[in-house]
Amino acid sequence: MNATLMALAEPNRLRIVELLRDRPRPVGEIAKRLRLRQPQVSKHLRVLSDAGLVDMRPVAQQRIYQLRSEPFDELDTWLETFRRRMTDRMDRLDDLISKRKAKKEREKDHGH
Amino acid sequence: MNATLMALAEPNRLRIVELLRDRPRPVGEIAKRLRLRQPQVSKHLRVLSDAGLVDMRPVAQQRIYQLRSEPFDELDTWLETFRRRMTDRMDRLDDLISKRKAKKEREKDHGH
DNA sequence: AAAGAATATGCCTTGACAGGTATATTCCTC
DNA sequence: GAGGAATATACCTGTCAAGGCATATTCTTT
Repeated sequence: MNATLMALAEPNRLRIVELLRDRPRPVGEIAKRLRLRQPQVSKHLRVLSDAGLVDMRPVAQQRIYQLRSEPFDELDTWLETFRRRMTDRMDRLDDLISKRKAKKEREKDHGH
Repeated sequence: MNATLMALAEPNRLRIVELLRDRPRPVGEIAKRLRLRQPQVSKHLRVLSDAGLVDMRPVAQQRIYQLRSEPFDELDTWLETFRRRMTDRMDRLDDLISKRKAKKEREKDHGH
């Protein structure tokens, strides 16, 4: 999870991923489209690959990279764990504050 | 989007977010639970706040932090744009390769 | 086999950022 | 109003990662 996020957090890497979302592409094309130098693209793809975000298939001298779905599925699952709790978040905060105030009131009353 | 990912990519920040998923908490409690020093927690919360991931409400000297739902919703929406394309990704790659091979065959045949 | 295309990798430099520590700030309690 | 609790910020330091550039590697073509 953390690995996925770290890989996606780099701006150029995110651009690469979004480019690959449309279709698999060879390194050179990515570099050209994003106006990045080829070595940097290769390095970014390495990081993405290590994180399991992309796959590669050689075709002649070209290396065609494509997205893998698993990490995105995991990200999705992770996000789920937030969706539920999110709804009553504010209610709880109000609740928490009310309780603290009440506690203080009690203490105050007790003290006097 | 990128801001959200960058904020979440830092391991300790991710831990903080996951801790806040359960309920809003004051800084000190976060520090204690995660065994982090208070200043670092404040800094991380600053980053999370700048990225719009958390909200804050002062209660006496305490600052209670809570998650905001918007960034997570956006992340979710962003993920959607992947889900669809993901299915026929591999088909397309095969397709692409087949085409290239076919093209080469044609060229070869043409040359000879 | 020589030349060229496509890509990966190594080395270097620089900037950003996380942690550590001290200190400032704000509010509460007595 | 003095002391203490909770938090934010400033400053310093070390580390790591991204970009730049040169080069190695692999495959194709002629």
